[in-house]
Amino acid sequence: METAFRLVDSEGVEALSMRALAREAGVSSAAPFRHFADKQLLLQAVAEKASTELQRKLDDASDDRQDALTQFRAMTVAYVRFAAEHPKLFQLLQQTPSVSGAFLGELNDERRLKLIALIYEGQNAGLIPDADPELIALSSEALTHGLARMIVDRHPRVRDLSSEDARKLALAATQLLQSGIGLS
Amino acid sequence: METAFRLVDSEGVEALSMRALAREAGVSSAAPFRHFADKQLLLQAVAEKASTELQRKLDDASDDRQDALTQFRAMTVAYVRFAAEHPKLFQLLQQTPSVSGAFLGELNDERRLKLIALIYEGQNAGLIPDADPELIALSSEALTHGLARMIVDRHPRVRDLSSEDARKLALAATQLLQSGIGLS
DNA sequence: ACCGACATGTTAGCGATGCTTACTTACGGG
DNA sequence: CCCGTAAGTAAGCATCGCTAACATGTCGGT
Repeated sequence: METAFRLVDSEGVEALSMRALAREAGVSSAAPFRHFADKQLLLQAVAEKASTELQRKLDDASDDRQDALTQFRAMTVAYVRFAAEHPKLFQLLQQTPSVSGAFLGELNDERRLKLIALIYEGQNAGLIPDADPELIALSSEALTHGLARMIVDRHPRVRDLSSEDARKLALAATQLLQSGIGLS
Repeated sequence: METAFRLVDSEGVEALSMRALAREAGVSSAAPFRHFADKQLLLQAVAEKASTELQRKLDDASDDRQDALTQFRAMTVAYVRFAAEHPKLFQLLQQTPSVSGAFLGELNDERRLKLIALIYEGQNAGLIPDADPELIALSSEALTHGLARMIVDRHPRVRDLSSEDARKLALAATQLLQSGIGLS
């Protein structure tokens, strides 16, 4: 299992075969099936581990002593950084429906609700235009997710970003969304 | 080849085997290798076809009689709609490095340059804050790409979108980016 | 009309893969 | 002590990507 996690992280999902995994772990080809009925279940387990790791980083970023906006920015940065540092795991995480569903659905609800609450607050204070708060939340998620995907998809302009560059970029982009690019 | 395109579009990349493809086309298992030396080359060809199709839709969206901003919005919408209508092809397109590199690199340069020119224009007119135009362009690409990926990754809040819903969402999100969500 | 080049297809087979079955262990609690 | 369970093994199945050797049809040139 740990072998699988390591292999996926370094080589990528498609490079992982049950037999190669068994060889790497020094056991016979059939041994892994004692622990996972299926290759899909193995990958799901790996994805779940990656998911909890990402979740932990997001929790670390969300420091309750900071104001909500700062927290949100920190979470955005953490999300993009994780993608930059563990692209293979991030990719697996997204393409594992059960995990990505649970992760983006349940777990992220918390984050989204916090964000929406913040948006309401901002609107009442007149700081935010009266657009649909759901839409605003979705858009900032899309921006964050898009940045992360552009990095793991090795989009020409953002490939091979250092973790520090990823931090800066995520920060700049979220600030930009908040201020708006201002086209009429 | 057309069989391959059809199968990938409907079933997805991982569901395609050379042998199944040959069966579907009514020929022997080895026949496809007369046309493509490699499975990867086959997928690359399919990805290229998908890429030109997307490119064509983007060109259609970019009507020179409209102003640049309208064109940019239309292209964003077309991009997201393509992802919503052909998620499997979109996915293949992204994960085929040569194609995605060429597509996002060379071909998209045109689009990006147009956008950057527009941003300069807006900044000179005082409509756009004096942020780095490259950053602004990158952010809007990220927003668009993120929206598209959230749809093909079946993110809970945007899954199974009709093409019309995708249009509305893309439009709303880009307008939002332009006006800014306005958080201090 | 013939012949050779070429595109296209065929059959058979290699090694690797995911996965199953039937069989050994090894160990820990009753 | 012994027996059930967890873990591993060996062997084999179907399928996969891919290769090699051979067949066939359709050309254009002579």
